[in-house]
Amino acid sequence: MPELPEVQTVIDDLNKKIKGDIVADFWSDWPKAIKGKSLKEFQKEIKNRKILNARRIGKNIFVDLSGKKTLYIHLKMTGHLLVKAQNTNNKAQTKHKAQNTKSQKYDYFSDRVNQYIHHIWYLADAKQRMKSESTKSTKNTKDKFVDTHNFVGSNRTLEFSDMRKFAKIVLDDTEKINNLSEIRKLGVDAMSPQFTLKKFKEILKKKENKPVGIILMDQESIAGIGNIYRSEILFESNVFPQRKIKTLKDIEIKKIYQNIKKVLKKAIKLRGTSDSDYRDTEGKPGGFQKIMKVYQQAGKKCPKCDTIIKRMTLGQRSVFYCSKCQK
DNA sequence: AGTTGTGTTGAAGA
DNA sequence: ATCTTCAACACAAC
Repeated sequence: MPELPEVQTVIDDLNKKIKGDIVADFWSDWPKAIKGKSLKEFQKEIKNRKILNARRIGKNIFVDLSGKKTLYIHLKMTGHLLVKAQNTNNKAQTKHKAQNTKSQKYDYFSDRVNQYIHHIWYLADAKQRMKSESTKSTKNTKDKFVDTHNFVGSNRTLEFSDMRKFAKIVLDDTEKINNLSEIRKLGVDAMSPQFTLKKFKEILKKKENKPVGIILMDQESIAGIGNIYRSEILFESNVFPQRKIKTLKDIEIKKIYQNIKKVLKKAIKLRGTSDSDYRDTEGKPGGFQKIMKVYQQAGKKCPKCDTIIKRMTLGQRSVFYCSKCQK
């Protein structure tokens, strides 16, 4: 499940790997994910745009493009982005390669979770593209027979694996993307400097009668925390998830605030959690699941006191806790 | 083999 | 308004 740390990892990877690239083409077998326009319109509008920068608010990804356009992506539950060198999108080819490299470097792209590719951006770095354009202009009879996905100069792909096909892709003017209702509604990003203890207290003041476990996940209050990290944050804070905001002592609020920052920071450092489907742009799992203390640990012993970790439903979602440590 | 749980978000229903 | 439920979808686990 991509939450803030997973999305941050993706953003960092994108800025490192595809910044400056030019979108040469786009392919999709699930155009339903593209909101607001047809596949054809989307393709036409994104072609030849340069990738300027990737940024995020909460779990929302924004890729700023030349010509004041922005590609807005939400990974939802099982979405993740892969950056591949050259044209390795052929599944059979990838599988074949994996079989022959058993003892060599492990090919993460061939993992099952990375096989649900529904959208592909064909990228060319600026230099490569200029070369291909000049060859094209002279004459290139080969071009006719070349599949549009294997156009001259393609040296990288950005591929979107999304098993459950919940993800969302929007392309529009940067201004319009920034003003989408779902973006404007977002609360302060949990890792931004603007999310201070003072700000946290202001947010809580408006939600006095709600359980703290709900507020942490509410994207319109604080953006970025999902089901994994809410459990971990509350465990670290020794606070029971159902506690109503108004019953929280000042010191508990402070503790929760500090643990939001601490847990997310640690998770970013470990490149996120790969409890199930999430992978980074290399197709590689993150590391936070190795140090998870309560999430998905029902039936196991609490790392602090050996009491059995329990699971309950809060806000239609599972939350995990230690009944002895969390009050 | 059919049912259930999974979690993000938006939309529909109350 | 504000709350709850469901739907989008695929798959693993029972």
